Amino acid sequence: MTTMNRMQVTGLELFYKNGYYNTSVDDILKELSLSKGAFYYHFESKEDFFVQIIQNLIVRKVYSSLIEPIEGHEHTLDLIINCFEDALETAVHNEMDYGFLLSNFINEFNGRNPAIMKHLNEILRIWEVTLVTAIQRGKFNGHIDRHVDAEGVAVYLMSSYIGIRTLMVETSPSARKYRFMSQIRQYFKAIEAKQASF
Amino acid sequence: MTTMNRMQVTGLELFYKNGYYNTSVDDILKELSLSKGAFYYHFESKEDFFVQIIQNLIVRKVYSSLIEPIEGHEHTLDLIINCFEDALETAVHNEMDYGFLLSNFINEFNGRNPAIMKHLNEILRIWEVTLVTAIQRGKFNGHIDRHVDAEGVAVYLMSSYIGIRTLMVETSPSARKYRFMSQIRQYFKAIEAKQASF
DNA sequence: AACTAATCCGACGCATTGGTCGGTTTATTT
DNA sequence: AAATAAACCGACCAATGCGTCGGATTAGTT
Repeated sequence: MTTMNRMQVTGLELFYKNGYYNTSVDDILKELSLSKGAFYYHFESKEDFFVQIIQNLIVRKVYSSLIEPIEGHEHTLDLIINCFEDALETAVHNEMDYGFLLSNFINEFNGRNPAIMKHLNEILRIWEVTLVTAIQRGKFNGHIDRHVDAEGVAVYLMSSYIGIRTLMVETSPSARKYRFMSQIRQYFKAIEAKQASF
Repeated sequence: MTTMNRMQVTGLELFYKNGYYNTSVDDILKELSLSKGAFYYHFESKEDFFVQIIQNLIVRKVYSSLIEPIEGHEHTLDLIINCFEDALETAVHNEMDYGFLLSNFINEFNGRNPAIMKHLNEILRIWEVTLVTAIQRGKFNGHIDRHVDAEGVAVYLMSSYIGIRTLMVETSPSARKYRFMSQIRQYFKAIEAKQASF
């Protein structure tokens, strides 16, 4: 792994753990036993560094963990359930969860750094579009009630996911994950196609 | 209003806008045209200052906006809907929303300041207990299906609320609020008592 | 008026921040 | 082996962070 890569990986870890503004460049360099010179040889600034982390690490991980898993052609709601289940499971084990990471950074940069916010919002937008598309596909395939508002469901799913991750920090993450998944199944019952229920 | 109060109110505003670590004591003092001496006469430290803000401002506001509105004895789900509706409406108008504020600070202090986290988690806990109680009351009163898991519903409601607030920053808050409220009504359909539906 | 206590001022100390830069080491080419 | 470029070091800078402290102002008491 190149020095540049190591810096990004370690940088993301520390930014995730302590926040962007609360992590100094020196912190990252100390962790890697590198010097200021090495850092500013590879990156223009701390901000440039973070933007590259977004593009090289965060975007890709969001794709692999939240986008691609629901692009299949099976039963849409099952895809989403499994996707959330997997993502939350990594969260339970204290690993980095990129949906949460996203909302964390959005909170931190909101109103403070428009340039970075633009990147983060763009990722959120892609997530939203993917969900909307999946739900429309579900409606088309007859799995989801054709009266439901796809945009609304997407926003609702995203918000609940982001929220549960905040609630999973510190207080019984495993139990909360279980409860959350149960309730989201309840919700899905309300929006899936009523087939032969009367 | 006493100097101490003004400091807390302005402090909370700036902490809300820029985050705790990203707001210096000097920022607050500049806003109020006061000096370091005045600050450290009234407060021991920046952290002590924040703890007092939690106790004097945040706790009370959370009570009045998220706790008390759902302690009534009318139809539980209606109370919750109205409570969320009102809270999100203030959020749309860029006013301070104390549910969001809570999750914001939780994200910021998580893993960084256990002392403050304790206070914040305590408030969350009270919110959760209030919701659980309300839902159990709804089950008892026959408004909510008696098979539902009150804890689960509470966690789900909290998470979706916290999440939608994150999604409401920057991107069409009003539209997202509307969509969110619609979907939460859908969800409520899934958990309310089935009365004469067959 | 005289005294005391509460309130507030602002210069200062010390640590840390992001960032610069001249110079050294290491790798690659010729 | 010599020359060049890539990679890295670490002392340094200006700005800013929190917190201290001696003294000035103001309000309240007697």
